Amino acid sequence: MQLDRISRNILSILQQEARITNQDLANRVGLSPSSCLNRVRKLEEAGLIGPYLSNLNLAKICRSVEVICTVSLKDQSTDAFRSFQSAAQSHPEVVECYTVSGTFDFFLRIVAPDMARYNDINDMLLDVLPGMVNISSHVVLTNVKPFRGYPLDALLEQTL
Amino acid sequence: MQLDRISRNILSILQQEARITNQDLANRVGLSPSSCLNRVRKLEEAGLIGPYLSNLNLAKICRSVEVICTVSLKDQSTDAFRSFQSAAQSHPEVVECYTVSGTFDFFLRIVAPDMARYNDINDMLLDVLPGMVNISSHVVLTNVKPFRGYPLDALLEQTL
DNA sequence: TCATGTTACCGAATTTTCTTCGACGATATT
DNA sequence: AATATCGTCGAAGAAAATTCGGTAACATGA
Repeated sequence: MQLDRISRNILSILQQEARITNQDLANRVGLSPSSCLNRVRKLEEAGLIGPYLSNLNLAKICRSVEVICTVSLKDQSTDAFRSFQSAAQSHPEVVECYTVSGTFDFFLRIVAPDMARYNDINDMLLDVLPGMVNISSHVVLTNVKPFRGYPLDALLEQTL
Repeated sequence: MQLDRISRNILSILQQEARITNQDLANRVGLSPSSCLNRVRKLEEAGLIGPYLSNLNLAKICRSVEVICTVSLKDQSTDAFRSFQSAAQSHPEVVECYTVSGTFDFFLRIVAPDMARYNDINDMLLDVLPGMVNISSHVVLTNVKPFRGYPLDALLEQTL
């Protein structure tokens, strides 16, 4: 699937305004509503876009603690990786998990109602591979730049 | 603003299915469409929810490199923090930035078209406070658990 | 060159959804 | 008991989404 300027524009707008109406979107990209809807459908079916999420302002909803963790495994076997990954995936408080190259194996982002509960989660992650996991916790103080989509302009500038 | 069960339910559904129609949402939470719309409006006006974003599948759209960085400032003055923050905010390739407690000062997530361009961004960030910034780069290998919203059930269980 | 197939577009018609509005009931207050 | 407040419902009008031909542009191959 190749992306022309219009489809890139659709992706770019939709990624930042997921609840825009099809008509408004069509106007913005210069298509009729029906054509625009066709494109959006195809982009969705091709898996280029979706799911659609809303940002919640957690601070206004409840008390919570957000922690970013670096994780190193002493045993870097495939099995160890798999075990740790499925533990991360199965715990809803772990809201994000990456495997990375370099001095760490994983980055996690964890959200818990309070420190006591965070500690429980931390212990649980340590127990997945007893004695073989090294976790450093970093409490989030401020969210300087919340995620608001990828810079498609910068990423696609070569292929313009 | 206090949240009853219905409003929590709305937040929870909307955060994972931002493009759901008001009618469907009303059915799911057991309200009439008009009442449901009222609530959504109030939640938006109160700033509890929004903006609405779409996940893009970057891998299918273009080649790109994703890097998570840990950053330490040698000079931990307020001015140094401010300088680094505004540098992070002004560069679109820096898609996320947190300040944290512990052995690091910042976590960044950076997306660039290739390593050469990533290197440029890295250099730029180092030049903000010459000789006073320590950056460790960790190339993302896999996204084990992409962010799909906060675990409201776990966060609000006390207040049920 | 011409025919054919493909693709994507538009615009009209239909269906669905949104939005507003007035009325009703529950609850709390005076 | 009377009043006020809040949130609900349901109906009606407005807006949006969706479907469905019809058409133009382009590529392919005879």
